[in-house]
Amino acid sequence: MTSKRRMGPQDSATSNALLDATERVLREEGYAAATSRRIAQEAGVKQQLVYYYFRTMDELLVATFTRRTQRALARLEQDLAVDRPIQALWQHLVSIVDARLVFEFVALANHNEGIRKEVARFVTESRRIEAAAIARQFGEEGRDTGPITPSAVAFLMYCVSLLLRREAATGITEGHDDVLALIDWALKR
Amino acid sequence: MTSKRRMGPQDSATSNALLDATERVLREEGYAAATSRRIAQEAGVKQQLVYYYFRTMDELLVATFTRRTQRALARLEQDLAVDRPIQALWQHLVSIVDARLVFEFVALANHNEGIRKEVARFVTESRRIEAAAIARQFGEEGRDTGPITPSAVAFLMYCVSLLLRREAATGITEGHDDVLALIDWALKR
DNA sequence: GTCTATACACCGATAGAC
DNA sequence: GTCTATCGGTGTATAGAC
Repeated sequence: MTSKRRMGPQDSATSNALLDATERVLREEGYAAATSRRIAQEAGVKQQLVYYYFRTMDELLVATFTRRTQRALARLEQDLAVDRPIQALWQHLVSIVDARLVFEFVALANHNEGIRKEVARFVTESRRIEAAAIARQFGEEGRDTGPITPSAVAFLMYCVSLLLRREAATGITEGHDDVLALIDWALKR
Repeated sequence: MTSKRRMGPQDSATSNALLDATERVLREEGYAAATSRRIAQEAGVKQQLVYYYFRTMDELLVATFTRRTQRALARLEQDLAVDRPIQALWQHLVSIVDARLVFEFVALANHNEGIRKEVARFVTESRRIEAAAIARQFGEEGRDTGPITPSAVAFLMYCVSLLLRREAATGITEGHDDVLALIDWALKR
C-alpha cells in the first residue's frame, strides 16, 4: 500500500527552507496554520513540492522538531561547558529556548504520537545533561544540598524559565519580579 | 456589515452541550480539531446549529474558556478557605487543574487575541487569590521568609504542578521524584 | 429551535509532464 | 527538481423553510 511517489533527498536547500518555513509558521501562527500550502508559500515554492521532500505533513512536523532539538542539545552542552554551569544554564534557558515554539510542540504532542515521543526523548535527554552539569558544580562547591538535588534543580530552572517567558509574552506579570528576585538570590546562594 | 442571522439565548441546554463538547474536543484532539463540524457531532447536533448559538468559532472558543475559568476561580477560593491554605493550594493544583486543557488554551493564546486577553486576566486573578492565601498562612506562622514571598510561592507552585502533570502525560519522568520530594519537604518546612 | 441547501475557500495527497 | 492538473473531503458561514 505504499505510494509510488518519487521522493527528494533529506538534506537539500529546498527541504531546509521548508523546515525553516515550518518553524516560522508554527511560532507566528500556530500548528493549525501549519498546512502544506501555507508553508510552501512561506518558503516560496509550490504546495506540491512539500510532498516531494516529505511523505506526509506529519513527517514534516516531526522533522522540524528533530532538526531543532538536535541543534539545541549541541548548543546546551556547549553552553554548560563553563566554570559555573548553574548560572550558565539559567542564561541559556532564558535566552535560547523559544517558549512560543515549545508550547506549540507540547500542545501538538497532546494528540500526535510522533511528536509526543520526540518531545519525551528530548526533554529527558536535556534534563540528564543539565542535572549532570549541576551535580558537577555542587560537587566542586562540596556542600550538602539535602533534598535540593541536581535533577530537582534542573526541573525547577526549566519550568520557571519557560513559564516566565510564556506568561510575559501573554501579558502576565503578576509575581514575576518576586520570582526573578528569588532566582537571583538562589543563584548566589 | 453585521450579519442578519438570528441568534439563540446565551444559556440553554444546547449551548451548554456545545461548550461541553468543545472542552472535550480541545482536551482529546487539540484546537486544530475544534471545528464546527467536529464539535456539533460531539454534541449530537447539526453543524449549522453552532452558528445559531455563537456568532463565530472564535466566540465559541472564548465562551468555552470563560465558562471554565469562572467556575475555576470559585472553586479555588473555596478550596483555599481552610486552615493551611498552602498545602490546600498544592492539592488543588495537582488534582483540579487540567494541564492538557491549559496547554491547549495557552498555545491558542499565542495567536488568538481574544483568548490571550482572557488567559492573562484569569492567571493574574488566580495568582492574586493564591498569593493572598499564602500570605495569610505566612502571617499566622509569623516567620521571616525573606525572598520567598507569597507571590513567588504562588508562581512556583503553579508552574511546577503544571509542568509535572504535563510531562507525566507526555511520558517524561526524569527528575519528577526529586521534585516531588523537594515539594514535600518544602510544604513541611 | 432545528432543519435543508448551499456558497466558496482550503485541506492533504497523488499522477504524470517537462 | 519543479511544474500543472486534479481528486475527494472538510472548513466557516449564511439564508430561508419547517
